[in-house]
Amino acid sequence: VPPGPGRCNGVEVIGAVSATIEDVAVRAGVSVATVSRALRSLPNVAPATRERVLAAAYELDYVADPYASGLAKGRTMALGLVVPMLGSWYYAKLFSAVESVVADVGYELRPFTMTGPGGIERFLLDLPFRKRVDALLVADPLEGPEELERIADAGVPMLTLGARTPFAPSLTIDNVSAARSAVGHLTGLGHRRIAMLGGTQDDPFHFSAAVDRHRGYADALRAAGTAPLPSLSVPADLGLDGGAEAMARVLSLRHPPTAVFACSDEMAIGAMQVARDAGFEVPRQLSIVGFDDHDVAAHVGLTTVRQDVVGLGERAAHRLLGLLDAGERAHQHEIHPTRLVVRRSTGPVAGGAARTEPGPGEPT
Amino acid sequence: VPPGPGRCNGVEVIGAVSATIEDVAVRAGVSVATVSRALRSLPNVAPATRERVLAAAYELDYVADPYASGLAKGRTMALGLVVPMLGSWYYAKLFSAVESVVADVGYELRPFTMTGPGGIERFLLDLPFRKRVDALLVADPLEGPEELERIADAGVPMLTLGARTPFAPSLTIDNVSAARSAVGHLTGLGHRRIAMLGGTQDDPFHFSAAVDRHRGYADALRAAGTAPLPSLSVPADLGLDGGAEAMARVLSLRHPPTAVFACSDEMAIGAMQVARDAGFEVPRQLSIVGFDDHDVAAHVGLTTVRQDVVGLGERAAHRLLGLLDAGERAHQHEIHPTRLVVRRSTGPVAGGAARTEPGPGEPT
DNA sequence: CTGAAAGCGCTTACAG
DNA sequence: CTGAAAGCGCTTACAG
Repeated sequence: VPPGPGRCNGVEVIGAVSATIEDVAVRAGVSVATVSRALRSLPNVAPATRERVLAAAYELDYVADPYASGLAKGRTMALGLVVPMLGSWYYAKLFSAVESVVADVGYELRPFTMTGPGGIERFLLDLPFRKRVDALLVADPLEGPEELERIADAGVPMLTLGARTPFAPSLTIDNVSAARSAVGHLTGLGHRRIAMLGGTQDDPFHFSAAVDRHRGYADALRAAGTAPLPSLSVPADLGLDGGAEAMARVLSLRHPPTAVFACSDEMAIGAMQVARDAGFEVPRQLSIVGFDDHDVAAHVGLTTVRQDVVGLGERAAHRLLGLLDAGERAHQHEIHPTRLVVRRSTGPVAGGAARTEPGPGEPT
Repeated sequence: VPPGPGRCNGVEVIGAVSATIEDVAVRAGVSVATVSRALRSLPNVAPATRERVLAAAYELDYVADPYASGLAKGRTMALGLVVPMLGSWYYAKLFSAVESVVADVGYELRPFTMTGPGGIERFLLDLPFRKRVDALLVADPLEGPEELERIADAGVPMLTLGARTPFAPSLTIDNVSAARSAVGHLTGLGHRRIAMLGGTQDDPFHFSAAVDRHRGYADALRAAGTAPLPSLSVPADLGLDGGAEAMARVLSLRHPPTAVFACSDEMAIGAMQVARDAGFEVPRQLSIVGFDDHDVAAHVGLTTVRQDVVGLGERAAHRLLGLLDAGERAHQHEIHPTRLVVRRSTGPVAGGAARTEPGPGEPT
């Protein structure tokens, strides 16, 4: 057969079907069972044999078919991460933190977002993770007890991150006290008209962290002798544009706030832009507090609540892997600390007298 | 056997192993072959039979094991999206656009990022997509010809997005002319000291779009009678923090620029924050142009180059699916249009006389 | 330490 | 229109 017009780089003809375990076995002069053991570093393989197998596998550029091995093992060797979206800093960072841990032990991480076709309803209807992952990390998105129960009932081991539920073990931060400390910082600076940007009631994701943060927000206001006003609680999504929209809304009020507490740093950044474009000086006329401690927060001097996303993600990954081997008899609920980081985006209310001002790094 | 302490909601006992095609076949009183056909809407199934199979599958909550079916079909039913990171607006948006198209025809989309353990080197070494996807969409990240060639040589059908290469079909925008038009807008406003924020030389990702945009940037400067200065070209990553850092750097120069062209809107936002914190008024003292037309760009009045991410992603998805069935004999290279959107972040250079100012929506 | 063989849960010619 | 059977590429008792 004359060579076709395709490229041939001397190593392998393009289009050649890739090697199977059988090919490796033949080349190494052993059985496929031995190849399987050698390549996975299982015991009971003679060193010399292992060498030959590794060499053959290398020469053939062999990589095991994950579908075949998954089917045989009865494990997918994949974990799922359920998030509202991937585009926000928080979830993207979470994804890589979790992935870096699970990849080390041979697992891949598959994202399931609610931004796709059909959104959350479709997700709950299809439960698209079934038979695709060995365990599931559910981050924030679904809070109605029914939703989480439906997911849990699918029978896949799971851990929730950001929301505590009776249906699964969880890993959370104390959103109530984190928000209380952020807003307390503002009331301490004399602010009373404080808006909260970030979904509460109408949030399609029932983002429970937002509910808790709203409680902390309300607590802090009441502790300062003020009642929270519904008009100052603006639901919005957690990205830059969510913050921009929400800020535009509160600025259009007859009495705009003197300070805002945003549910994410990205929201805070978007909000800050809009506020400045509308002629507000930060922090002289408007104080802004964010949430997360995004990489950019330090650069722009944003006061914020720091949560250790990477630490949370890594911890979640380890616990998830733990669920695989051992399971849990009682659901464990872990709470991780946060702390307020005070920077330049907050200051005393204009014309008002500051009362107490917590220093930077105040633990919450 | 007495019931264990586990929950039992009347539908299915927790921990029960999930149904297989065999279970469905038994319950419907047909063979597994018939179940397979009925469930996939293949021809040659009697309507009544199909009904019974669907009912049985529904009652058993059956879902086919993708590993088993993938193995049998010789297709993974998955596509891969290779991106530098998922956290940026652009790539996240791209992911959902592509996903929404491929999900409709039963494909899942798997992300491969360079942010994980080992980064780009590991990716090129392992080629982790092998035997995991049927085709690959490579967005921007790898530009050295060797890198892309190595990926292409893995034998997986692929399409590149954002960079044209000899090794695969591609889908790009005209970055040179897009940048030329953005920077031309600035020179038209009288600016001559114009910085470019966004990787060129040292970029670990060899982000070729940045190289092209730099060419357009240099072209526009030269057309205005000015030479591009190395000190005003600052490599940086495309996120908020990349923009913030790069801006901090150019502002620390002895002669800061009067305008900046940022390689992404997120960079532009981060940069704008830093500039304002440093006391620069936008656009009176500093004009800023972004790239992408991020959702938030309109909110903050950012002048930018609009590229239709969703349209690009959907088009790429369709072409990728096309590669699966038909293949391509010659690599096709498509170029999609962009256009400059002028908003409030750009204005005449301070003390300088504007010469020509293109209107909003000027096609590039 | 090694191999033959069964089995994972599907799909797909092939025969009827 | 339907079913029996081979086969996809692995892993894992089991026997030696």
